[in-house]
Amino acid sequence: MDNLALAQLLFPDVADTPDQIEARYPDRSLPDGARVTRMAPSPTGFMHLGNLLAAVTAERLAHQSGGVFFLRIEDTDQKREVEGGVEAIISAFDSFRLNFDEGAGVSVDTGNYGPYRQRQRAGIYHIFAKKLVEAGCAYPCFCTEAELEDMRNRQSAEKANFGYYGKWALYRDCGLDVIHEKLNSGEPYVLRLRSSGDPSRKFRFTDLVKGKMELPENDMDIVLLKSDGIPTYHFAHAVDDHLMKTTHVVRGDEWLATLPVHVQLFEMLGWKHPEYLHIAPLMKMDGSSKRKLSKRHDPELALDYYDEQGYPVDSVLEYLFTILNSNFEQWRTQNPLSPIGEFEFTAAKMSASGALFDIAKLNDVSKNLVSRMTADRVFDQAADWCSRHDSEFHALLTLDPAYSKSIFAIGRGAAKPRRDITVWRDVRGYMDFFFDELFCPEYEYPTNVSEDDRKEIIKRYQTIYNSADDQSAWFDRIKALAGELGFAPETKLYKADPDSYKGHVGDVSMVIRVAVSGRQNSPDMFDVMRILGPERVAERLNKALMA
RNA sequence: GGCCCGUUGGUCAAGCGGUUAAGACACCGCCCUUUCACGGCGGUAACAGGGGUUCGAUUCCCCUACGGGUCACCA
Repeated sequence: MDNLALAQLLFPDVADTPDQIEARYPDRSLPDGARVTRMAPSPTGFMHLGNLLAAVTAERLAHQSGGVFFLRIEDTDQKREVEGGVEAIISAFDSFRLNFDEGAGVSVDTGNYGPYRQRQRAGIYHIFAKKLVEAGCAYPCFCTEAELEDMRNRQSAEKANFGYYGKWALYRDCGLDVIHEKLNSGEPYVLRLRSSGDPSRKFRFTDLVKGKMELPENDMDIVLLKSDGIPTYHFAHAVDDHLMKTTHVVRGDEWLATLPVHVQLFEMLGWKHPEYLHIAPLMKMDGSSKRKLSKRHDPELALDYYDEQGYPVDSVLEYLFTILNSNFEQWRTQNPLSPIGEFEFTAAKMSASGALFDIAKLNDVSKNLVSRMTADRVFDQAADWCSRHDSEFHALLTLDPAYSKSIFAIGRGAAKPRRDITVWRDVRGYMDFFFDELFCPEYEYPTNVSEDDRKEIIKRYQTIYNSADDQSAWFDRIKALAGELGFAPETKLYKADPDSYKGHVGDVSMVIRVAVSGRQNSPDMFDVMRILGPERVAERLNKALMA
């Protein structure tokens, strides 16, 4: 076989040499140890937690080392492409503050190692494909779907491994004349790798997450270029990550199975392969067994879900870090207020097995995070979320920002902040009673207080409430009232001798709380009443009495 | 089915030949408390199973079981 002639026959228009292309992609001049990573999604527009997990890993690896993090669009399969998909991807990553240094962008692509969309790189792949043909490492295959189907059936009957390899590879040793003839008659073909691998031979490989492993050599004559001349993932991966100088590839561990192919491709092209981090998928408990989170069944897989529910971006990120690096939580405990970027992320601390997605843990992380925010910050973020998801409440919330902020300030800022808000969606329910427009009390009073006592408490409290009191004077009045009405002014007194009292000051406080806020669960009553102001406190006490 | 990866409490996990097998979430109990929350104290709960190697295995090796992945002109 005259490989040079075949190459010329297959790629008559390829003029550039591999060397010329290589010259266009010089080494990046980066500091020692700098890592170049990328996110390389296909433009389906659907971004999920798994993508984010990989992206965060890649981003940290790059930016922690003074390297480069770029975005490449793997649009080699037109069927997967969704209108607006690229924009959706970019905006999703953007909202999680994953900043790309270069690559595909909304309006323009930036960077010197482009193009960053694979369809635009078709000519580049052809140059290296031609090189492989010249070296006898690739050949055209004219198999029809029916022929491939037939091959699989026979393999099935023979209990042979599926695939296009060895003796099953119909066009592997096809003569130049036949190729010429088929080409002339316009038969479509794919370009296949002529694999010299032998699966009975194993090679050692070290994945930065999975560790050491032994993999069989690849013997499949996999497709390099599809019949439309566009490369498959495997080929594009090798060419692009070589030219773009990617040092570390972060991807899902479903790629582990094809790793032998990739290693082989890099070898055949004469390149050093990048380091790999194959990360385990996120799992979910389904009944009594684990399974991978799925797009169809698990809304929480989609990144959109978190914005819809109102999870602060940082909460999701923090939670992801707890999964990614086992020492993150310890670090966070020691550095409660440090920006997450200061955490030293390491691949070595990543888990080799799939983590179960735990929404309860996410909620805890989120509660902690929100509780540490300043009132201003809570206001800003809650208002932003409401503007997109609850315009009615947004209008009330932002009508008087100082008022809203004073509500958020209750119990905040101290060493032990309150943890009432998990997601921005909670905010309305947390503070709606501060707005007369939304105040719809249910008046569920403590059951151990009689109706008469209850009315008496409210009536008398109306006369003694003084908005000028400080907190201790304010509470002293409630204690005194409790005593006058036969309730123990101190919890301890009641506990020591329950029979002598109708209840204790807590019950009296609860009546007042319910009367004023319309509910049993509310922040510190002194603060609530102070913020509502004497007129509205009076109004509410009245209303409670009438009810 | 072939190949690859994985398996420490309900969950995330530390551990990397000798530990009373950490910690966090969740759960339960008690205390504190004007509610809730917070906080404090305590508790339940784990090395998948079987063989080796070793003075000694959660840790190293093998087998089994279970879970996951992959076997496309999809990524």
